[in-house]
Amino acid sequence: MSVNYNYKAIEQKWTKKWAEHPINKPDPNKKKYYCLDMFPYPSANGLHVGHWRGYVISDVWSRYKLMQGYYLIHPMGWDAFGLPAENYAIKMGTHPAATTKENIKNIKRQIEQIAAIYDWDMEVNTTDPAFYKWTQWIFVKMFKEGLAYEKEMPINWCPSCKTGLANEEVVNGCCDRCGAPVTKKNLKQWMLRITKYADRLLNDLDKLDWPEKVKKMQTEWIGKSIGAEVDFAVDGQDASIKVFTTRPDTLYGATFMVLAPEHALAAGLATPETKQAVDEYIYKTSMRSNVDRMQDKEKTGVFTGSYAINPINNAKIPIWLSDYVLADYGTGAIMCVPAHDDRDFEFAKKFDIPIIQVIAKDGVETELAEAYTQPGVMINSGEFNGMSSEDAKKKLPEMLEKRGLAKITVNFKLRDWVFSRQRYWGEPIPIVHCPHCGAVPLPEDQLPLLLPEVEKYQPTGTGESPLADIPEWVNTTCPVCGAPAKRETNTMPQWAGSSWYFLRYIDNKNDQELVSREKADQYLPVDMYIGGVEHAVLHLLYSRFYTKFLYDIGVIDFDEPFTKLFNQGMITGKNGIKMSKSKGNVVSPDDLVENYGCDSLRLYELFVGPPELDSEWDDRGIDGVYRFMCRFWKMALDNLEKNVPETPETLRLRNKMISDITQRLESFSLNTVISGFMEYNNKMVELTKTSGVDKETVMTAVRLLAPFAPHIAEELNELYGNSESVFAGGWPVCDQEALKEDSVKIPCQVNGKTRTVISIAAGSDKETALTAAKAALGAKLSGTIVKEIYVPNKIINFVVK
RNA sequence: GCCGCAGUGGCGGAACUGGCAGACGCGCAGGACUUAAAAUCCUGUGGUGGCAACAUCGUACCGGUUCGAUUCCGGUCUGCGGCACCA
Repeated sequence: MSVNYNYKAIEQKWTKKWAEHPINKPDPNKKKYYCLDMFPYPSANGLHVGHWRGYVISDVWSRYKLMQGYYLIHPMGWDAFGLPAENYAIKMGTHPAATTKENIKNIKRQIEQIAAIYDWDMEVNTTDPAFYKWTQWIFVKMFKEGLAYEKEMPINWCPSCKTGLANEEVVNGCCDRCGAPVTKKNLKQWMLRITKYADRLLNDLDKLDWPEKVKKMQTEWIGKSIGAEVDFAVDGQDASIKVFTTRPDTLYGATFMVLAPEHALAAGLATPETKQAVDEYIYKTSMRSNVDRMQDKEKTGVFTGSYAINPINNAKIPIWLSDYVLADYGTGAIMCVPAHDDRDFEFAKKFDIPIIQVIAKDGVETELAEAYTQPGVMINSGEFNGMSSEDAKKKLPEMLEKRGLAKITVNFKLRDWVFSRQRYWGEPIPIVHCPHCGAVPLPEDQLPLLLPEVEKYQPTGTGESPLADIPEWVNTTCPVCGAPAKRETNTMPQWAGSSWYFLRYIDNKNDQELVSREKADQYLPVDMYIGGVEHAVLHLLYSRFYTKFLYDIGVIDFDEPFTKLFNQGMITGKNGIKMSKSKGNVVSPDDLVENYGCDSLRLYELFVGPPELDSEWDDRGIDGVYRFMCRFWKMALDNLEKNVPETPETLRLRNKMISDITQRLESFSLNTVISGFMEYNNKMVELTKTSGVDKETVMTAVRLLAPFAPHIAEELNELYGNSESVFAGGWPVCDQEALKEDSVKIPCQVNGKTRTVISIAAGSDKETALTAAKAALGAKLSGTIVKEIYVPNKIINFVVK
C-alpha cells in the first residue's frame, strides 16, 4: 500500500481544526512558560526565509514546552513606529499609518503560514494609541522620578535621516540605520538617565542565562572603570583642573597634562604668545567629523602656554590640548605619564616632553623604548619608593584623599540616552512647555497624547520635528497654571515601545494599568527570548533599564525581563551575503510553502545548519527533508497496516530515539534533531521491510516529531486512532532500563590504529575483554605487548614494540 | 591594536566529558522500474595504491602532552564578529 503524502490537504485540515479547538489554553493547574520572539517591524519587503527560521525555532521550543505540560505564552506583535516605516512611506509617497497597516496585513499572512501557535488575542502594536498611551505613561513616570530631563548639548546627528541619535545607534561613526556619517549638532534634547542604573545593569548580568557574547558586549558598553579624580592647580591662575585616572600609582611620573579641545577651560589657558595657535587648534577640531577623528593615527596637539602643579610633588607640568582626549569621558582632562602609557609615550616623543619612569620591573630604572604598562616596584616616587605598584594604586589616592587633593571615583562609558527624535512617526513626548512652570508633564488622565494626522510629515532637517509646523496642535495651555503654552514637538525613538512591549501582551486590553500586577505576577517574566544578536546593546539594554525602573516604582515584581536568551544566526544568500532587496538575493518562504508544504520548510529551516550560527541558504536541500517526510509517512502507514507487536529490538530503538532526540533538543542542537529523525526513520524503514515496527514505537516518533512538523504529526496521530491532539499526549519519557544493551561493539586497536571490532558482553571485565580482543586480532597483534588499555564499553588498545 | 568565534569530502554539516573522523542530507556515478522521461527504489561515493580483502595519508599550518587528539596545551596563517585613543 502506498498513499501519497498530501501535505496540502493535511495542512489545511489542521489549520482549521486548531482554529476551532485551540491546543494551548490557560489552566490554573499548569505552570506558565513564556517564550517570546523579538517582534518584527512591519517592513514592506515582507519576511524572508531568515526571519522564518527565528520563528520556527521559537515555535518548536514553545510546542515542546506545551507537550511538557506548561501553559504556554507565545505572543506576537508589531514594532511599527520608527524610521524604517517612515522612510518607506516617504519613498512611496504614502502616509506611514497607511503603509504600516498594509505591511502588517502582509506579514501577518506570512507568519500564519509558519503555523506557529501564536496567541493572536495577545497581539500588540506599538502605534496603537491604546498601547502608546503606556509608553507615554512610563515617560511621565520617569520625568516625575527625575530620570527624564532636558539638556542642550552636542549630540549625534544623522544628516540623512535628519534626526538626533543615541550613542547606541552610532556604529563606527555612522548611522546604524542608513550608514551615513554622523555629525554633531547642538540641540536641546530629552534625555533618559540610564546611567543611574549603570551599576545594576552591569551587576545583574551575572544572574542571566544569556550568551556570554551578549553579556560581554553589554559589559564593555557600560564600561565601568575605577580610579581617582585628582585636582591640579593652574600655575599663576585661580583655577584648578580635575583629571580622571585609573593609574594613580603613576602620579609622580606625570610630566604634562592634556585637555580635550572642547574642555571649558581650554581657550582660557592660552597665553598671548599661544593664543592664535590654541584658537586655531580648537576651531580645527570642532570642524572635523567623528569618522575623521577616529581614523587619525598620528597624534596632534598644541601647548597652551600654561602650567599645572602636580599636587604630590609640586612639579610644574605643561598643559597641552589634544583631540585624543575625549571631552565627554571622565573630566575631559588627563594627567600624562609617558613612561607608563602608550598614548602618552607617543605624544611625549613627538613633542619632546620629558619621560620619568616611576615603576620598574625589579625596582631598577632602565632605558624605555616603549611605555612600561606592567605592574612593578615604585621608583622616583618619594615616600612610595620600594612599594609594589599594586599597593601604591590603593595607598596613593587614599593619602591624597585625606589631604583633600583627590577623590576615589568610578567612571562609566555608558552615556545617558538621547531620547528625542526630530521625526513624525513616533510617540509624541507628553510634555507641555509653559513660560511660567517650565516643562510640565501631561496629567496621566490626558494620555494618550495622540499623534496628529498631518499632510506633511517629512523631516525638516532644521532640528525641529514636523509636528512643530502644526500650530493648532502645538499651541495649548499649561496643565498646571492654564496659561498659553506649547507642546513638546519631538517624538520618541523607535526603541521606546520595544523596551516594554513584552509586559503588555499578557494584559493587552487593560485600559486602567500598563499591566495588572496580578497578571504580571502570574505570567512574567519572559522565560525564553529568541532573536538576533544585533540588538545586544540597543533593545536588550534598554529593556533591562525599563524593567528595572518599572520594578522600582512597583509596577512589576522582577527586575530582569528575559531570564534566558537565545541568539539565532542569520540566514544569508550565497557566499554569506546578507539577504537584501538591492542585492536581489532574497528568498521568500511563500513559494517554498506552496511547493513543499509548511512542515517540510520548517524542518529545512532547522536542518540547514546550527541555529546559533549564520547559514547560507540553498534551495536544493529542501528536497532532502521533503523526501524524508514522504518516507516517514509511508513507513507509518505501512506499520499501521502491519500492526506487529513490540520486540526487544523496537523497544530499545524507541527508547534510544526518545533519549537522543530529547537530549539534542534540550541542548538546542536543532539541526541534529532533524538528522536524528532521518536516522531513526531509516532504521524503521529497514525494519518495515522485514519484521515491521510496532505501533507504539511509530507513535513515539510521531510525538517527537510533533513540535517540528505539527501537521503531519496530528494527521498520523489521528490515523493511529487517537481522538485527542498529539500535543495533549505529552512528551515521551525514556525508560532508562530499556536502553541497556546486552552486548557492545568495541574497536580493538594496535598502537592506536583500529584493526578489528569485537562484540562482547556489556561491562565485561578487563581480562575477558582482552582475551577476546587477542583472539580476534590474531596475527595482527605481533611483537611484544608493552601496555594494554581497556576502557569498558569504549575501546581496547595494545601498545606493541 | 585588543577581545571573542570559526577553519573537517565537490557542498551544507556530524562526532556528548580525548576513544572506529566524515553521521544525516545535497550533489554526483551506476543499476532497477519505464517505449521514454520524471518520480521512486537499490548500490557506490575523502585522497592515493590494489581485482580484492587490505594498506597508507587525511580534520587550516608547525610543534607539544597522551596508549590514543577534530577535541587539551603553545605558536603561526586565514575568515567572520565585537571594541577601538575610555586615560
